[in-house]
Amino acid sequence: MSASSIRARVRAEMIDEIKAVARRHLATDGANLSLRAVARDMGMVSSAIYRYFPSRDELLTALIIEAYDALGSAVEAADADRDRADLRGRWHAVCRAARGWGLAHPAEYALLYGSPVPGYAAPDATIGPAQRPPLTLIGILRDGFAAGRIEPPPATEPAGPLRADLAELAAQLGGGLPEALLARGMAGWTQLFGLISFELFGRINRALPHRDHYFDHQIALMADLIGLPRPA
Amino acid sequence: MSASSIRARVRAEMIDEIKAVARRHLATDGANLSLRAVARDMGMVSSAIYRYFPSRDELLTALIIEAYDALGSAVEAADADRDRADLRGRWHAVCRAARGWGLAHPAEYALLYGSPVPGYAAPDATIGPAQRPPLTLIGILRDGFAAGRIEPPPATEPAGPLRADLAELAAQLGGGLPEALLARGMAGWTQLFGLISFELFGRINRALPHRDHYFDHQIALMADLIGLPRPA
DNA sequence: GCCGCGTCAAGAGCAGTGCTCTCGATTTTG
DNA sequence: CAAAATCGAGAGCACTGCTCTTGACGCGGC
Repeated sequence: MSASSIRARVRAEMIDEIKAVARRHLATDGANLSLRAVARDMGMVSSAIYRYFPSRDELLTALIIEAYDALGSAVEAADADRDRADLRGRWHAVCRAARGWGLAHPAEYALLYGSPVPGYAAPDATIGPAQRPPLTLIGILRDGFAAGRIEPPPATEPAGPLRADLAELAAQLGGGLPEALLARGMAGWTQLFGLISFELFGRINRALPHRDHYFDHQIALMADLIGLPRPA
Repeated sequence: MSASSIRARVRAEMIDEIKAVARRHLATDGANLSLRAVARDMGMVSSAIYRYFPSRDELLTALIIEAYDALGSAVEAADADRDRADLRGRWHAVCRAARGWGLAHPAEYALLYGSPVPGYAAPDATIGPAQRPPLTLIGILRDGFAAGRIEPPPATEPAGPLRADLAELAAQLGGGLPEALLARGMAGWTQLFGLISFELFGRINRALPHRDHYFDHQIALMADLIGLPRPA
C-alpha cells in the first residue's frame, strides 16, 4: 500500500499543482493572490480549491513554509559546499546564496520578509524553517569560535541586561558563543536581510550599478566586524 | 483671497479628514485598506471619496508621502537637537528617533519599508522624502569627515568598479566623503532599517527582552565600524 | 459484483471590494 | 441672476473570499 491508491495520489498531485500555480501568480500579484484566478488557471471552479486548502491564508502558509525551506536548503547547501575551515568563504557563500535565492524568487522573498499581512498570524510551523538561514550563519561563528580562529576587532561590548539576554540566547544556541560575538553575528544577519530587502524593494541607490560588488563588500565589512579570519 | 471661500476650505478639510480616517484604518487593515470602510466611517458613500482622491492608490500615495515626511522630520529634529560636534550622540539620536517613530507608527512604517504592493509604482514625489533619513545619517558622516574626527578601524576596502560607483555617489552627495566611509555609512543605514524591520515584523529573537539595549548596542557597533569618535 | 460511504467538482449565492456613471442639489463664477 | 462647476448619493459592474447544496465518482466491505 505504497499509495492509498489513485485518489490519494491525485490528491497529492492536485495540492502540488495548486501550489505551483499559486507560486506563479505570486510573482505577479504578490501577497494578494486570487484563489479564483488560481482555480481558473487550473480549469476548476474556486470552490473546488477549498477541498485542498481550507482558506487562502492556509495556501499562503503552505507557500511560505515551502519558500522558507527552499531558502534554507539553498543557504545550507552553499555552506556545506565549502571547506569547514574556510570560515570567511562559508560566510560569503551563505550570504550570496541567500541573495541569489531572493533575486531569483523576489515574490517569495517578499512573502517571507516583507511586511506582515495584517490579519495573518504566522503559524508555529513556520518558525522552524524561518530560522535556518540565521542558524547557518551562527553555525559558522560557532565553528570559528570552537577553533579559536575568530579575532574580533575592538568595538563596543554588550553590557548590563543585554549581556545577560545574549548569554541566555547563546546558551540556547550552544557552542558557548561569547555575548559580543553573538551580537555581531546578529548584526551580520540583520545586514544581510537589509541588503537583500533594499535591493529587491528598489531602494538601493541607482548610483551603484555594480550591485554584486556592493553586496560582497558590505558582507565583507560584517565579516570583518565579526572577526572572521581574512584571506592571506 | 486667502481662501477661495467656503468650498475650497471644506475641501481641504475633507482631504485631511479622509487621510486621518484612512491612517486610522491603516493601523488595523494594513496596506489593504478599504475605501468603502473609510467612507462609512465618515458617513459618506464610497463614490464621494473619488471627488478627493482619484483612486485608492493615490490615497495610499498621499499617506506614504506624509509618513515619509513625518519620519524625516522626527529624524532631522533629533539630529538638530544635538551638539553638532557630538557625532556619536547625533548618530544614536537619529537612529533612536527612526526606531521610535517606527514603533509608534508600525503600520505606516510597514507601508514605507515593507514589501512593495505589486501593482503599485512609487511616484516620483515619494523619492525625495524617502531619502531624508539616510541623508541625515550621511550628514553626520560629512560633518565628522570635514572635521577630521572620523577614525575608521581597519577593514575591507572597496575596490574595482565598486570604488568608482561609490566615488560617483559621494560626488553627488557632496562633502568629499571617501569611498570606504560612504560604504560603511550605507551599512549603518542598512543595519538601522534591518533592526527596525526585524523588531516590528516580529522576527526579533524573543530571547532578547531588552530591545532598547539591543538596539543601542547594534547601533553602537555600526558607529564603531564607521569610526565615529567614542565617548571618553 | 455491488452498494453505501467518503470524496470530489460544479454551481448558486452572500457580503465585501474598487471603480464608473448618472442624477439632483449646492455653491461659485461671469 | 443665470450659467457653470462642484458635490453627495445611489445604482451598477466586475471582482474577491467563502459557504452551502447538488450530483457524480472512486473506494472498501459484504
